[in-house]
Amino acid sequence: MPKQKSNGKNNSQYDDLYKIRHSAAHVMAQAVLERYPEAKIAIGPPIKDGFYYDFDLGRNPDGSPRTFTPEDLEAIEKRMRQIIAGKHRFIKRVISADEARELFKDQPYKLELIEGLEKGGVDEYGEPVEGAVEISTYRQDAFEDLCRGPHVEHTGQIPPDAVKLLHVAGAYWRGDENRPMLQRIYGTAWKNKKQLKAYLNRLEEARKRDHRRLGRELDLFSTNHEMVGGGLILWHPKGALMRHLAEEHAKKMHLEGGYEFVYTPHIGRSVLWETSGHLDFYKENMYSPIEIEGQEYYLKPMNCPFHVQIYKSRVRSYRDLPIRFAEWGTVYRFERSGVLHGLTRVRGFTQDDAHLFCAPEQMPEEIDRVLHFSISLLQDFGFERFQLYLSTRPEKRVGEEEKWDAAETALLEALKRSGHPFDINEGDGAFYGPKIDIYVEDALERPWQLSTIQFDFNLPERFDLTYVGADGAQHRPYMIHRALMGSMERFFGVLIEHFGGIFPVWITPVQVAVIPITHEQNDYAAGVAARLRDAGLRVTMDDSNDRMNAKIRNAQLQKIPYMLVIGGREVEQQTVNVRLRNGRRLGAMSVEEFIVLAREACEKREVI
RNA sequence: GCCGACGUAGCUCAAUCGGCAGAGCAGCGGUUUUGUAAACCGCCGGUUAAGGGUUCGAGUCCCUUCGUCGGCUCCA
Repeated sequence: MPKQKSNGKNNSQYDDLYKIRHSAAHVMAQAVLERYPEAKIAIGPPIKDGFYYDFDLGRNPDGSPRTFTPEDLEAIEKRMRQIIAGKHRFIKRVISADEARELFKDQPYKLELIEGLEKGGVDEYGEPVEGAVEISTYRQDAFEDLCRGPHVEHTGQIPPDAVKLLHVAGAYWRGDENRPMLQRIYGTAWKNKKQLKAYLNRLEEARKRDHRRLGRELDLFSTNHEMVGGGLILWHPKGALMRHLAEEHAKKMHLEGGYEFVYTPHIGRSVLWETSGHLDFYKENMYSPIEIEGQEYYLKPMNCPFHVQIYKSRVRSYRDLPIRFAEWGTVYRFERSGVLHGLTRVRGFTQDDAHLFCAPEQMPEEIDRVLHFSISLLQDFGFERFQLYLSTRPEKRVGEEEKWDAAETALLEALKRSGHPFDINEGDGAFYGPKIDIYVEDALERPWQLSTIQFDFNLPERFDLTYVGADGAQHRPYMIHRALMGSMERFFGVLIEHFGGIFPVWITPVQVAVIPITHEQNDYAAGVAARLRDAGLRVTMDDSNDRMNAKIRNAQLQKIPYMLVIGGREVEQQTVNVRLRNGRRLGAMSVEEFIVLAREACEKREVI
């Protein structure tokens, strides 16, 4: 995963919002110090949508860390508005390291930052900077903070009605879980009240689209921590149907793309995982072994060793290559309890996994193919914006330099040819090979990692994979590990949030609700439903005692794309009256006309 | 795992200072037959997450455990 630029200065380095947020953070720190004079202050950068500041409030008499209360937040926010109203100037001062140490002698975290600044090379947030580092402070009112700036001219330029403190969270100093946990206050700040309101609306919109909420409302999936366990997903019929439709499509694409499907077991002997290196490098993410007849078996966290064994089951010739083994492989990985989240972070999941084995000269084309395949598959599901990342060789790595050179070049060239924007994360590759990650941007412009395409120089060596070349000699194949949707669970979480439950017609679990107005029309309506089912549409027939209005409401809440209202007039004219879930009414048409309409929406993968 | 907030019916939420566990929706039974987002009546539904403690009395206060949520860390 690419490192999120935490200070939000990627594009608009020192724009107005940056200054407002950065200044708001200082004002908040002042307010906190006034309330808790003994508090130690850490860092307070602007971030995407706002800012935060980390504090160490010391300990309670009983030794537990002192924390902020909701009342604190209110009082701090109130005091911030007073400071803002004071129109205090932000005054910059460039000082020496010794002066800084004297100024912040009671602030141990600042002293540590000064230490780093003096050494140079990194800024106060620990990010690399070029050239010598100048130590500076900014003061507003009676509060002076170690800071490189920039800030607004005076506190009055922070719009008081566009600032809001959001919540408190624990955060480790310097992001290191072995160091003290600080109290972080998150806030948001904008140029004006309207922007703040729009942001809060966006949060509310995101809340409504939360896949955990929609999963329950649309009856797609559930979890049951008491009886089943955390991070383990129960797919309900409607969710399972959607997954089936998605898999059906993706599997067809894989077959057309030259992949061969394999099935492999969920457990394997310890020697397999010793050989693959998983027990050396991945053990903390694997579950305890199961003992069978004195042998230890491990639940698989990955499918690769099994695919490698299939490769090794016979002598491979260069004529066989490339070999592309694909499997919807269910894997289990231990995740710490605090990180589990709905469908997007789970302990058991099914990857659309595949492993490509090819000769060196075939490698560039394989990369091109898999990159195109991935983007085009994601486009089929309605994703339109992609951000690609190339992760290059890390310091600790296996494999020969020539292989890294060739693989990185192939990945880079393929990225350039793809026409999609990409960034390079130097040194962020796995120890066993470089990789491309594909992020999709959802309807709320949030990035989600789905695809990953990874070289593997490790397993071919460890398992001594070979093929016989045209020269009759043994050669080592290249191996590429790839998952396009990533995992079915995560993919569905993202899909649900992207569409907010308003799915494209082809994949939506119930496409049509047939709604007779009175019992008089039940027979005709049942006939219509049967004809639609014969035409391959997924239909529900609402012959309950509810009024038509209630039937429509229920269909709307289930986000069913088409509602066919049938009253006396429709029976008489042998038609259906079509209402779309967006409220549009298409009026009366024949059943045949409707079938053509709905089929077209499926073929074109329309949302309607 | 760590910090914080929280945990009451399937869902959303009430319950004054520690004093009879309640409502809407959903479900079930009936009545109603209605023209584009909620008809009406009735019934069912609870070990207040679990366990312990304080108290005449605990949903409410205290402790432990589990879980959820927001972050942090992690996501070879």
